[in-house]
Amino acid sequence: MDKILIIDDDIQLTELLIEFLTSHKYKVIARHTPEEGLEYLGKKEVSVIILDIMLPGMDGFQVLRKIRENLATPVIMLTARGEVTDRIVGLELGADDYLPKPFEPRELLARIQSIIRRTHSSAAITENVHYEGLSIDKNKQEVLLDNQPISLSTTEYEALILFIENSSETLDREFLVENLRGISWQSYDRSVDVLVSRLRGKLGETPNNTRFIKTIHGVGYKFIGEPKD
Amino acid sequence: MDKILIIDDDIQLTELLIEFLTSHKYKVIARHTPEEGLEYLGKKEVSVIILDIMLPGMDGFQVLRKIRENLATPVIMLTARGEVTDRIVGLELGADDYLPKPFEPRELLARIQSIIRRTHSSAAITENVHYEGLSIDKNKQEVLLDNQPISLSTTEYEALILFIENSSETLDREFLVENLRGISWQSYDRSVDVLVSRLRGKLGETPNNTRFIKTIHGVGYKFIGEPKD
DNA sequence: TGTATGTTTTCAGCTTGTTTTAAGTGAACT
DNA sequence: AGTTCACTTAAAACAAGCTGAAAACATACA
Repeated sequence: MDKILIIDDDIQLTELLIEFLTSHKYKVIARHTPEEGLEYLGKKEVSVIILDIMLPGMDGFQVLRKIRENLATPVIMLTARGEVTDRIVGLELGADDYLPKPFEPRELLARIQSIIRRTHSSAAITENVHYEGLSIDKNKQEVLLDNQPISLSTTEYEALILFIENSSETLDREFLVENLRGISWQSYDRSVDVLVSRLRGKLGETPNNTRFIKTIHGVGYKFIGEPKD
Repeated sequence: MDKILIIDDDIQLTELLIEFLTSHKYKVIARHTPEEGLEYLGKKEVSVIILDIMLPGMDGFQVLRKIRENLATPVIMLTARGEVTDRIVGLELGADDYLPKPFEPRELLARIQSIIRRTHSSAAITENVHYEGLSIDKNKQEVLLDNQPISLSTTEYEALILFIENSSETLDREFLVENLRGISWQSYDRSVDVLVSRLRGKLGETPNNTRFIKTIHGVGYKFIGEPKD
């Protein structure tokens, strides 16, 4: 799970962002002064830094310089909108990305994802995947079942990827929910069952004929496809 | 990894661009005089050249002409704002794109990406294109739908080309916006939807009857025309 | 410079697709 | 055989996508 540090003195905004980003499977830490932010960075590592340009004491530009003295961590800067200086500011920052305020949280999320994708794209599977009877074109997000394309919703697709990335490990429902939805486990939430059921249906299997996803009673599920080379 | 050569005498600007572009996984080389730039090009190959129009000794146009004597490498020219004639002259001389100063780094990045995609993509269209029910005359910028000419705006036309160049790939909204408008979206932006909607309308299709552009829910769009030989 | 024309963006209501909830049925463990 | 856990289906709640209309913007022309 990726960790995001927000340095912004606007407490209301950071609260909002924490809630939003947390619900999208990120761990979020907030600091409200440059000093606290830099101190945190001295001790812990994060995946992305979100840095407001208007800060008490030290402006964002200086903070960025300080960060860059030690770290190559990607920085998304939050700038004021509509200022003449905007374009120049953008130039001078040398940040990895920046976003004019006010912005839609969605948009920030998109950029965070884009940056994270860029920085550790080597980590996840990038190539295509081939199993007996099942292949996935990661680029096109296309799944072929016995060479026929099948259409999965994004969550179904992600679930399948998750299964494959943890191939032949038993994944419990909590793991699945947290990795797919980012939300914490709700006691009577059986939506994972429904999801797996639907996915199974689309993969053309029934509880008897389980080519790919096996149920581990009392625990969760397990991907059991046969790799094809 | 793609290599970018910047020819610009503004050292501060080039520093910042190096930092910015490097953080986006490009290899960046800077030269501060036309002579040095040309010399480098004589020895090494790069993917994109970024060329300032205001240079000591020799102006950007001359440099461009010299480059074009030997190389077809894409060139993005940096011009002063509002110099319409510069743009025209530049494009006539074979610049592939131009960007008025001051610009947002993100904008430059988007154009670099767009150009690299174009040149890398083996599918880059130079000749005319024929699909079942759809053909495009690249020279005339004319689109024939079932042999009837239809009139598209430039953006619509470019969007269609972009779809075709990335045929059967799923393109997300960010990709489309960056490649069509050169800049990243300023706020959460549904204008792509409208564009696609209009384009679809002109191609005579509805979301249900999709001969050409298919919606991938939660992701983007995909061109699914049947090539005709 | 002002006006006309065409294009793109924003907005809002509506439609469609997806996920969750809930409830009944079936399977597995003891 | 009883109890717990899993599966499936239908309906409700939710999210994403579509499109018409108006506003904003750009461009060409008088």
